[in-house]
Amino acid sequence: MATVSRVMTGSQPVSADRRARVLRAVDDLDYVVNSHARSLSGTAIEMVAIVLEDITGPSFAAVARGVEQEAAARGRLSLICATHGDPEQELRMVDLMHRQHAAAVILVGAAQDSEYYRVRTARYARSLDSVGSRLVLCGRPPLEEGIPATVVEYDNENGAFAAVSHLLSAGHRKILALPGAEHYSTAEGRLAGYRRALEAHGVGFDPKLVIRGDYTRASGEQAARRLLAEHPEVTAVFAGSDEVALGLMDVAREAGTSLPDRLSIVGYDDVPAAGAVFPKLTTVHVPYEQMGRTAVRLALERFGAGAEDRVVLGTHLKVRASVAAPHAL
Amino acid sequence: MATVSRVMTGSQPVSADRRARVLRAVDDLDYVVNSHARSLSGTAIEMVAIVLEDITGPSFAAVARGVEQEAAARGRLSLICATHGDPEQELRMVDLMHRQHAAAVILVGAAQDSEYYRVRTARYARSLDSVGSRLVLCGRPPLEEGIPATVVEYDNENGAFAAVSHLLSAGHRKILALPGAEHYSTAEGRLAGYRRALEAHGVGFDPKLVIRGDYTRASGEQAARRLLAEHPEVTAVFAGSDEVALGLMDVAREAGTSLPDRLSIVGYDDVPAAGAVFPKLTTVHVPYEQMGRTAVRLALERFGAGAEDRVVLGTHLKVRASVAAPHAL
DNA sequence: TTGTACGCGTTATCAG
DNA sequence: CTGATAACGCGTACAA
Repeated sequence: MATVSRVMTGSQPVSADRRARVLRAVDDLDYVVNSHARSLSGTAIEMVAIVLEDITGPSFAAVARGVEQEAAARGRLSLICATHGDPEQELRMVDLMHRQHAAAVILVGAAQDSEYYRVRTARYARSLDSVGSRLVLCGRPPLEEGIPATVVEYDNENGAFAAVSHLLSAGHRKILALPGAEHYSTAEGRLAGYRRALEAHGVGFDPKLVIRGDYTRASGEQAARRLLAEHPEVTAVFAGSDEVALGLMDVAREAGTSLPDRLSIVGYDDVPAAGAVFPKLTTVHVPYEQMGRTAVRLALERFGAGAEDRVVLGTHLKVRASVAAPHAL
Repeated sequence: MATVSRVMTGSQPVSADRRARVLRAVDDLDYVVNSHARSLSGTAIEMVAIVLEDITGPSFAAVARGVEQEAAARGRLSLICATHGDPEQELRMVDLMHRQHAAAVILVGAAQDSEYYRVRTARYARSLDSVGSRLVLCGRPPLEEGIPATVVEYDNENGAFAAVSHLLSAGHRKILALPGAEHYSTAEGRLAGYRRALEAHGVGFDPKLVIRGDYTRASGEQAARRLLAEHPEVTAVFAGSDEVALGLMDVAREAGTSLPDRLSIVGYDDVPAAGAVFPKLTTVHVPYEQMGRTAVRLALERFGAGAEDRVVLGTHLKVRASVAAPHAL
């Protein structure tokens, strides 16, 4: 038995003769190592788990891809779990990963920052930590100092700043903002960038030009209808997500609005579809794939000397064709 | 120990008193069941593994989502592995799943049907079968009778037939076909549907109107350039994938072709982006998510009486706005 | 270089 | 209902 183990793992020298005999037996018997037994005995190829809302969301998929790549490069498997937006399900998943002794559990996607969120997430962090797993928050509100968790964020505010500055530089002054739902860290960051850009260009902030909603296409469609009905003065829109921008473009065009001449639009996320629509959507590029890779790297390398446990990745504007100078009214 | 096990699993009655004491200890000690040990001892919550080329492909993601949903509904975890198109990597992944004693290993995505493919895949099937795992082929060429594998396909040919018939009914006669690469089962099926539709409408088949390529956007762009340069007589295109259609639309529009007046287009797959472009793309809907769910269901229920091991799901045309009557030349 | 014996954490079995 | 004990399959000290 021990010799077989040594042949399979290559951990210790085995004579050529023995090795050959073992390999032949392995072949004859269709012998396969049992990963569970191996994990149990300590020499684990622990997996990396990623928990997200829905695999089909392009940004989630991009993060998942980064995670998968980096994990594979380090010889680990990736477990993907979808919560479909249910916090109960999230809890169950984290628990499941806990039992699996995952090396890292990566939580992806915006979350409402609340007392409840912080308490619940801190509990995840501590219980995972107690079995050697690392909790990674990807694009989520960070926890307080001292909680054993790694945070990978991106610069929501500066991305929004760049996007809105771009509109302002083109000459727009009445810019509708659709930053996303209240209390979400991403939405608040994007709104802050919007306000800061207005300020930097000496344009007053008008709360009436902020419409709340989520990041779905339906939300963009709804905003478009309000825009058409209530805000004839608006010449440009800063959308909190590409989905919102796409929904808005669709409804606006149906209503006969010519794009981008009559209405300029910038999105957020730079999903693949942004380059496929007409006009191609100018949007804020978020390095989702890199976030996934970074999450795995930080979680797995946290024993080195300068172990980082918080990273903020940069965002930048991807200029395409959905912004033009404002048309004289 | 035994009592703890009974409390945790609820497998046998335990007195209220004992149960309370166990639960308190569990809480005190942050005790978590070890899944690997549980698997080892026999009572396994075996996982379901899905092997695909790339998570960010919308159709792959849809299948993955179906798999994930159905697996979760049956209390099992999903393991996702990407091969990035490397057959070596695929082999490694299947092997890994084998070691994990996955309940099912689901291979997704088109593959070239060759002797090599059949031999390799049959080997997968048999070795997985020997440890009780089931190999499922999703949208891949089926193997011969007697190989222990489950096949979930969709009706490539009839989808193509419907799409091309739609173009013919609109009055088009010179229809360019971009069915996909040679020897791929999906591409051959789509091409067969194209030919059958022409025949049904009494239109001759012209091999010059078939351009080979893969299912990428770049391939669509390239085809568009050839179309513009070499085939002024063509009034409609049957694209083998939505990506191809999107690339084609993009280049055609850049060249000043008005869509759909001057050029009608139908795609294949019905990815989310198909509903977001302008004009909205008429395309063949493929039930990707349902394929994923079906794959899991068949793999896990194969012990019942009428155990199916081959299913062909239907496809249908999703009519949107990218087809118009041919413009007089 | 090879073989023996133990422990990893759980469940099933069997005796109480 | 409860507790002790034997698997499950592997890696690994330790002894040979």
